Amino acid sequence: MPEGTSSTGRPPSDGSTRDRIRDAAVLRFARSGFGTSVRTIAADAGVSPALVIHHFGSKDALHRACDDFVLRWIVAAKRQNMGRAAGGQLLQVMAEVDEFAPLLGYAVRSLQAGGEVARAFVQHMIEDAQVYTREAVADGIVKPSLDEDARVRYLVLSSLGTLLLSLTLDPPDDPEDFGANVRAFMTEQYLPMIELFTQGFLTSRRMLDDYLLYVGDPPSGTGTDPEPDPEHVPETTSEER
Amino acid sequence: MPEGTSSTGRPPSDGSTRDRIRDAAVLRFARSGFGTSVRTIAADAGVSPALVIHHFGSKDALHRACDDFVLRWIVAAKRQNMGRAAGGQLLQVMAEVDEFAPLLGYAVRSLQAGGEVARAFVQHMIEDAQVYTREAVADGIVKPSLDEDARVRYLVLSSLGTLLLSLTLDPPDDPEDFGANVRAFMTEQYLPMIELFTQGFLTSRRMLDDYLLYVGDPPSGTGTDPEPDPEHVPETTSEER
DNA sequence: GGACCGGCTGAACACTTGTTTAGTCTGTTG
DNA sequence: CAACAGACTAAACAAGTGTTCAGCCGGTCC
Repeated sequence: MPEGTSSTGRPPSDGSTRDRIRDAAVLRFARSGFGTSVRTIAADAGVSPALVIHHFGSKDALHRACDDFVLRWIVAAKRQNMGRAAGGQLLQVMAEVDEFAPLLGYAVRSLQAGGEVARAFVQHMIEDAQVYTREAVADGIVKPSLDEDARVRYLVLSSLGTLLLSLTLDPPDDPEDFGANVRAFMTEQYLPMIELFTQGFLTSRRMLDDYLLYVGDPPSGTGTDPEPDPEHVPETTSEER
Repeated sequence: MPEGTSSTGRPPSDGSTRDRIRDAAVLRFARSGFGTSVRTIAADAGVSPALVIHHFGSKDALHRACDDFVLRWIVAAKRQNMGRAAGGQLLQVMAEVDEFAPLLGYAVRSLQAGGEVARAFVQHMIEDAQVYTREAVADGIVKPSLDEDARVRYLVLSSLGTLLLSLTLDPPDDPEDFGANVRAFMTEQYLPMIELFTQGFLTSRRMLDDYLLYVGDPPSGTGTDPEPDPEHVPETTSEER
């Protein structure tokens, strides 16, 4: 490895004071949210509040600089962990690496606040899930969908949203330890999730077909058996492909 | 109807200034979040900031009073709309009634901020979904689950979380109009959701059974066929019960 | 009538926020 | 060496926050 940094994809920081401030800000924002005062960040960086403004112009500009940095970090991290991530598990994999804690903390805070980083983050997760799903459908592991893009988007929004909500509903003792928190979340929600993914929820195609009829789409989908059949289709059959 | 209020279950307000302040606070909190200043609320209520503190003691106490009020409102509204809500659709039903807008706005803000109201709100939605799911399973509309409680909790967290995240990712033009926002959300996410509910996502029981084995639970569940069978169970069969 | 009391207010207080200003130090450049 | 430039700071500023204080006003009680 040429740089001191390992395989986390973290953009390099020369030792410059400016970078030290930015790093401290990213850490603080991740830890305490974007409401953190300039004075706190300055203290973290061992520097006067005035210098923060001197280097970045304003707090908003500092925020933007942090966003930029984290964004670059995200794309690099994704590239680095392309092969390693066992398909759609991008988040779980990253949660296990301590070096990613600030990145994920910052991402979570952004997801709660909205904004560009949030959108970019879910976009990356969507793209990741897209290639995984495509492969899995081709391999016969995952059923095809009537609208692959919509499904992937829904699945990402759903898993991230569930995690986020469950984090704010009962905040963990140590919000820093992202790995532990994701693990705790999974032990709680994995069974119902995987069960839903395995057997679905409804016994008949009724609601789906009704909706397809309602939106004017002929219910001869790509995903499942072609004929809706009146009244109570026996089961979610699926000879895929 | 004995009171002036219709069937929204909203707790009555005598015309007292104290109640007027509380009402204004609930509205403003719902509209602009809990960061809203005492001065703004006072202005909304047509009153001096000092009077707000005079009546409630502090801003935090005012916040608590609003929480109490909204909480009482929620349980009353649920009671009122018991029969009307077509099963697990509690949120959609309420979103269509304008009078509930402040309640739902306040609930959303609380879900983003955490706290008691948030927990109580999802708890009520869980209980509502529980009775619906029980009936639906009995009627053969919904498949049984290995852990009904966990499933219901997951489903509620998932739908609320998805809605919340999608609201913060691209904030609607008019955050006030809860009905329109929920409708927009549904037209985007209903198809993938109902498809997942109908046919599931995975083609085999593999992952589910592996997990059941991993946690030491014998995979002879209530939900599906009793025998795991080595290698590739053909399909998500389900003669329930 | 006079005293009291609670609703109510304008003004101020104490504090925190982001930002500015004036100025010091350090190193580089002519 | 003088001069300039940029990193850096202490102190102050302006605005916003929640809260307090002294006092006014209108009604009720002795």
